Amino acid sequence: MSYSNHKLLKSRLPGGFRDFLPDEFAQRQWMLDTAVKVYQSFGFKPLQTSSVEYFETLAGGDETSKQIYRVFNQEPDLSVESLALRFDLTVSLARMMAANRNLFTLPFKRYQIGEVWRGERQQRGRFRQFLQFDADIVGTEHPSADAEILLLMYTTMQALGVENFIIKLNNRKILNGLALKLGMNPDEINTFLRILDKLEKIGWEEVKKLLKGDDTGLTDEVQDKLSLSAESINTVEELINLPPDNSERLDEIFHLIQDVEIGREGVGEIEIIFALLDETGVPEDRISLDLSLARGLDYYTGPVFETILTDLPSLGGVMSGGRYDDLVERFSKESLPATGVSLGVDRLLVGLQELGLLKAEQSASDFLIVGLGEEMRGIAFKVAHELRRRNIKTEVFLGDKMGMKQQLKYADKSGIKYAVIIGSDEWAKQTASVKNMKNGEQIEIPISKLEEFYLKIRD
RNA sequence: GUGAGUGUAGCUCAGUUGGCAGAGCACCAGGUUGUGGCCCUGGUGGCCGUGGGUUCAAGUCCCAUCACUCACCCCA
Repeated sequence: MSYSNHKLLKSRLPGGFRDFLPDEFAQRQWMLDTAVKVYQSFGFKPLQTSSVEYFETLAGGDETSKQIYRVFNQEPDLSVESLALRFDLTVSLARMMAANRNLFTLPFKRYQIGEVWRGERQQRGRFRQFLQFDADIVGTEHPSADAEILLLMYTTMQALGVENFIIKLNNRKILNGLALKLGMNPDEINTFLRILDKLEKIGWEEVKKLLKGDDTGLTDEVQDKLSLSAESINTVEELINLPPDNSERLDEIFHLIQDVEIGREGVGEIEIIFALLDETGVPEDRISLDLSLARGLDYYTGPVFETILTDLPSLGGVMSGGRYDDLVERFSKESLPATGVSLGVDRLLVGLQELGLLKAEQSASDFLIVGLGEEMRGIAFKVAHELRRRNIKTEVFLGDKMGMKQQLKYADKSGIKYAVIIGSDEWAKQTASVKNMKNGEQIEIPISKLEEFYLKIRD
């Protein structure tokens, strides 16, 4: 080794980026496998888009473009157009659909697994690189597509073994209708939505202050303030304090905003969604109409969804999405309505870990062929190769010393179930001493019977 | 970008009013030359995040800086 004099680098990783060691990776993989099965059962088709896009393709609203990671060459001057890493899978999907729309039968349903990047400060359950698992339906305005996405969300959470979750549902059209009714201009609407979204976190009294324009005593300079009339605030309050039952809520909302067309439309869509979900027997309390749900991404136009773990609400949404009917218009003159959802795999993984809902995934091998002594190394290779050809997970020891101690220790620490010990004695008899690493029991059997032995102990 | 907290062995962390750099776990060797875990004995491993200052003396006090973590914003 010629590295003895070099200065040691710290083995550090930038915040928000992570390594996955085998055990955790296996858990994450299990989540993906589980979700893939659900998505496929709905008929969603797999698809992948590029991780790198032109910056202008991704840059939409103010807030998101600040978080976009830029990609540079070694000589930035040479790259004429600026490139960036995608911050979600949805914008790329819209771009791709616009470019290839005649290749797809509409409505088109696709799923996609992919890493995305956002330049944010790391927090619990929040990373700078994380895995999203999306399902989207492109090419239909019908609320049945939104209902299907909600059903997919519910089914996925169930399949992942999550008991305590709520899917919040709202409709941007209802909120827009409300804003119109209250006489807000378009600039104020986004502020209104952001304030409303804080309801669960800071409570109605604080929200009221923000709507009124009072000082809140909240630490930061909270820039979101409106100056609504007392009457308007009363209307908002009525909409916030609705009965628990979804259909009663809808009725009340309808009464309050029936004179605004877009609001009526929004209520109608939610009615259709609930009617369809009702047919499936999804419990009513799982999918809850929540008018305070706004969601930030500026491309949502209709129904929006967010899944919360009720035992861990502070983690934020783990599977969220909504309808974005205008997004494809950024790339094409023809509009292409769409709706979809994104499973935050890494965030949900953190949540399930904290709640202790993940079982240890086993990736350990069945056999370690223990050849005793250097002269038995080749024998071990030979025996292992035969077993692997029969689909038995088999390892040989690859360390320096072929001693009993080293090899049993390796088997133990790696969780290997059986040590198949072959010393010169055994080899002469064409047998192996098979040791159960869990209870220490050991029996001697012919090498030719190893497969039979494996089949017997497999379950 | 804003606020708070934390940086000491590979990991988790102790370290008192400033006075020899510590523990547990992990790793290596031995107790056991054909038997892992448990136990016992010994060992490797550190510029105390970095730079400056105060002091006879700094892991400890002061200043700066960087990094990480949590929270805000926003979001999966």
